[in-house]
Amino acid sequence: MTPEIPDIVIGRLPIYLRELTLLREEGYEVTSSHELGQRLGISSAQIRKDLSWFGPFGKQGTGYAIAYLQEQLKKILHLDREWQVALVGAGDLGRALARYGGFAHRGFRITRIFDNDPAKIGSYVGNIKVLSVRVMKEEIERIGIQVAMVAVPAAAAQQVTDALVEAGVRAILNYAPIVLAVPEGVHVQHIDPAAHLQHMTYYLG
Amino acid sequence: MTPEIPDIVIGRLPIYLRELTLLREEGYEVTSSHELGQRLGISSAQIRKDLSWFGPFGKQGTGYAIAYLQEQLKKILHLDREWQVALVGAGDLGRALARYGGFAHRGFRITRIFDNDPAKIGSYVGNIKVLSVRVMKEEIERIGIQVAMVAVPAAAAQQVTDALVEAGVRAILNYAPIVLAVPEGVHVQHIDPAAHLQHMTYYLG
DNA sequence: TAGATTGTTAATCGATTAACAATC
DNA sequence: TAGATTGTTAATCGATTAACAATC
Repeated sequence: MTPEIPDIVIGRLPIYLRELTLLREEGYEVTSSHELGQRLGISSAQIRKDLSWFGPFGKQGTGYAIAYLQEQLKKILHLDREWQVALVGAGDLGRALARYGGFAHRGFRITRIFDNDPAKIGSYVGNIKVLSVRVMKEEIERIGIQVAMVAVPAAAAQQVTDALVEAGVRAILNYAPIVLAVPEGVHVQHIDPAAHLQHMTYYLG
Repeated sequence: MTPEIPDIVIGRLPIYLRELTLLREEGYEVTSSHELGQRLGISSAQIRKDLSWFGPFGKQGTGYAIAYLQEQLKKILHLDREWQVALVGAGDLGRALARYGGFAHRGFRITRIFDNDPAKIGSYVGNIKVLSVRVMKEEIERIGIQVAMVAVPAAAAQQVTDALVEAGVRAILNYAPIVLAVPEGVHVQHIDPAAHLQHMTYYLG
């Protein structure tokens, strides 16, 4: 049996990957756990320990070949393919997410947008037509979409989630300010900007 | 000297607060660490331990008076006042953040928006006029704004951050996909949706 | 009173760091 | 070779959980 890799370790891999991409854009070809740690504000020991869960990727004396480590991390995170993403909610937030350019380079493409507002259904966000949530299950099943983003009001979020799970979605990025209940095997990450702000105001007089 | 309260504990307080607000909206007046834990997917022991850093808020046998605990958590997080927030970047994301209704109830109000694009400067997002970053320092200093959100491209984010810090900002919510360097005493929280998605795809076949 | 739940202590569990042999 | 840096082990540190006396 594979050793159980801590979830907190998995959560840092995308951060490492992001910084490696940046380093490469800056023209570097090799880096070290020390350099990476400096840039990320993480100890070099932690980086080496995290990576060692997955294999030896570096070379004593020289460090890590950036392109190679990048490629390996992408494989580990299953980013050696593009994930289609369903977006539910075509309000301000949903539309901003749909237009956001930051997903494409990082393995994700929003290909379907759903809403329940007749005024929005049929409209376009970029070149994607907003579809009715009534056809959501059918569409998601047909295409085999496994990743979704929920950008609907809190009151609708659980219901939408249930429908997504029903349709076969296994990873949900939740922007609604409530904790979603999902069955075993379905993953949820929560983005709550106000909570982050509140975390910081603790430290302000 | 006050005992050093772990940052990870502080980070959970906004989550507790959010759930308490929800419970109250649902008509409850009293809750327990068990009920709260159930709803949040956190152990009741952890909730009691976290709260005990700040004082006894409950009553044996009955639990917590929601309104009271809410009020106390707000005080602890310095949410017994409204924080003005400066937003830098009036692109799709910035505009969505400015229009987002979720900040108002939770202690924050975006009152200034800055951009460096002449095409955007002078335009309105809701009823807020987009100002030039050239007047940013002056404006932020004058009003005494301490909290900011950065929604500019990665390439500009560090420069913008330096200017914000220079102007006296002490808490920054960063939407750019880079790690920001800030001096001691300035707080940064990072929102990186792609990283969250990548975290989850690890678990998808 | 009997039942329920807190606040807190001690035990456990897990994550981070320090240190260093191996080796490029 | 000498210097640098990895991968890994053991030590440390910190966070979570279990348990229960206190008490509403």
